[in-house]
Amino acid sequence: MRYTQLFIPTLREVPAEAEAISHKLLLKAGYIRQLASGLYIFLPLSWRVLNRISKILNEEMYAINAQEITMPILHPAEIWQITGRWYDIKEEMFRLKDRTGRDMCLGMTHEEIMTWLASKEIRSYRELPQIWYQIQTKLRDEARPKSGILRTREFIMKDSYSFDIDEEGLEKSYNLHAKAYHKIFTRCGLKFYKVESDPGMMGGACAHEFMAPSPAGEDEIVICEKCDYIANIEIARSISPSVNHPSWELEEVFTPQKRTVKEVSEFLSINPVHFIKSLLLITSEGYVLALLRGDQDLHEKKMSKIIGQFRIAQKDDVLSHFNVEAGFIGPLGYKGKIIADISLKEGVYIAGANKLNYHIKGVNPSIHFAAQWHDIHIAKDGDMCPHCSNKLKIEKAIEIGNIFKLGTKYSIPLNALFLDKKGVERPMIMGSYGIGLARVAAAAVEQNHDEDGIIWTKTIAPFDIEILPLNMNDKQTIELATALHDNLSEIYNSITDKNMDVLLDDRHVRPGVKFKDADLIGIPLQIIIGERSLKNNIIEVKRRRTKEIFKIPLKHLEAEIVKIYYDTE
RNA sequence: CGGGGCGUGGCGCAGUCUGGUAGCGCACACGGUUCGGGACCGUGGAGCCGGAGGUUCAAAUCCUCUCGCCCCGACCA
Repeated sequence: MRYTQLFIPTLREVPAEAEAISHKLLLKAGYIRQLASGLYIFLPLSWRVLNRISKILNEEMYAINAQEITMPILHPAEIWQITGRWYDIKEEMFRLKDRTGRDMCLGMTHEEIMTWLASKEIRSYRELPQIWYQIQTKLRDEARPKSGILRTREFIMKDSYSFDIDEEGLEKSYNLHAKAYHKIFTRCGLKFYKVESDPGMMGGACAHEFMAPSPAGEDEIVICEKCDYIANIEIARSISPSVNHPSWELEEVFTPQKRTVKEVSEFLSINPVHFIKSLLLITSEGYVLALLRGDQDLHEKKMSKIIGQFRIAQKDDVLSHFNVEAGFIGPLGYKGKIIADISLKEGVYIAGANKLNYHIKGVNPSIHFAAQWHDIHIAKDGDMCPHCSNKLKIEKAIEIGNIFKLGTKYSIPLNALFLDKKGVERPMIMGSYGIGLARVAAAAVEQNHDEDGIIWTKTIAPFDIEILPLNMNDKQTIELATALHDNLSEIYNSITDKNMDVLLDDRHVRPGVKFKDADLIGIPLQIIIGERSLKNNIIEVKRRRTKEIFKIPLKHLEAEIVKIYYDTE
């Protein structure tokens, strides 16, 4: 393909709105353009990348006997009403009416529709298991689209759905997907982790996310440095580092106007780990006093799994419930429900005295109050692994894929039933599995770039090789470049399972421009044809990632280039 | 939804505080010189200053409303 026949609008200066590296580079290198907030146009280069990712997805889905289909994006409301998600999901769903006034929505995911299909068509255990998937557009009215194509309102997703006769079958389908996902992301050249995650509103018992570590990521994952414990911070458990406890006797301490743990700890010159942080929570059933160690923060998701929906009490709520100003409340003498973090079970602490301007020293949780013990804190750097007690670290990551065990959450309401061997009607056991294509591409850019631009992995690069004829007025240069382009394009590339995709930069521009643009758009191998080296009967081959340059004699050019291509990382 | 920032040729910005009728760099077009890391010289085209209303002899500039975009947070099936 010739550069002059492709639309590659590279920029010298990046539009001011771009912040994330992948956003900046994809704009600058002419891969994407923004239409509106969270809506992006994929230009020829990025579309080629997405197609290569699709090809990998198709191959790996095929390998686990998944069947590609495609479903409408426009859905009738009734199906979503049956499962209740029409009501549970709020502004995030795009809704509209058709000309007859019928309620419709745009698909943000396809559990309902896939299950509907299964319910209509599958009757017998003999027809199961099935895995159906599609690569198709999803629409979500995101509260805050951000970071270029990392979080958009419209995005292309590979979503698959498994239907099994029992839990064992689901386990099998789930593991098949986990393995396929490993292969897919490995082939795409990504660094990634598979982490335990929160099933959220998808429901179901078990879920994992595939996370590509990157500072641009929105998620945080907790990783054990020793064992294989890895989890999303949304559900991660951790052990707070233990401390030596002083042998304080129970004693009131005057702490005038010192309310927060930070203020009191500075005032008394005592480390926050020796404090009990008391938070009053309000649920539909009444008040709950949550207790954390002074160095911890409340994990609201963990808490709401224990007590359901709640909000943190305001100052006047605290005053009316405790008769003490906020900042001085504590568990001592408290008659209501107390939920305390497990790390408080041992030791002696300072807590609010339930008396204005006083705290109380020497509180021993096992003696002085009764609580339910739970892990309700947010894991943080330096905490210990819940499995092996070694150090945990926290990393930011991009969620590039997820897998959910759904069970019967959708099959029961939508009547996706089958007859088992004994003729008994049973609900199908389902799983659902997603991969965001643009996120894979963006994560690849986030993880593979340098100051000059993008560095694509061979498997998903828009082209395999770019030829840079430096002097477009030199006959020998042009002839050689053209011949190379044509010959290389005839050669089979086993990495992409098709012929080499070769980009020939045939623009009449100065060499510097070609070098800059080639580095920017990031094709793995550059072939530089300049008069200077032609005089010595050589050309240069440059690896984009390492910037190594190989000087190749004109004889057997194609074979040498192909060899370097295969040896390129 | 809460907090912050920004809207001026295609892109990056100055001008706004202190009103006087729009400028710089890049890009673009043409001519010439150049040609191994985003060339140089010359000429030229291109902006009703996000929109609406108001104040004023006069508004990019002041006031009110509104729309859009970005960032932080909440949310995220």
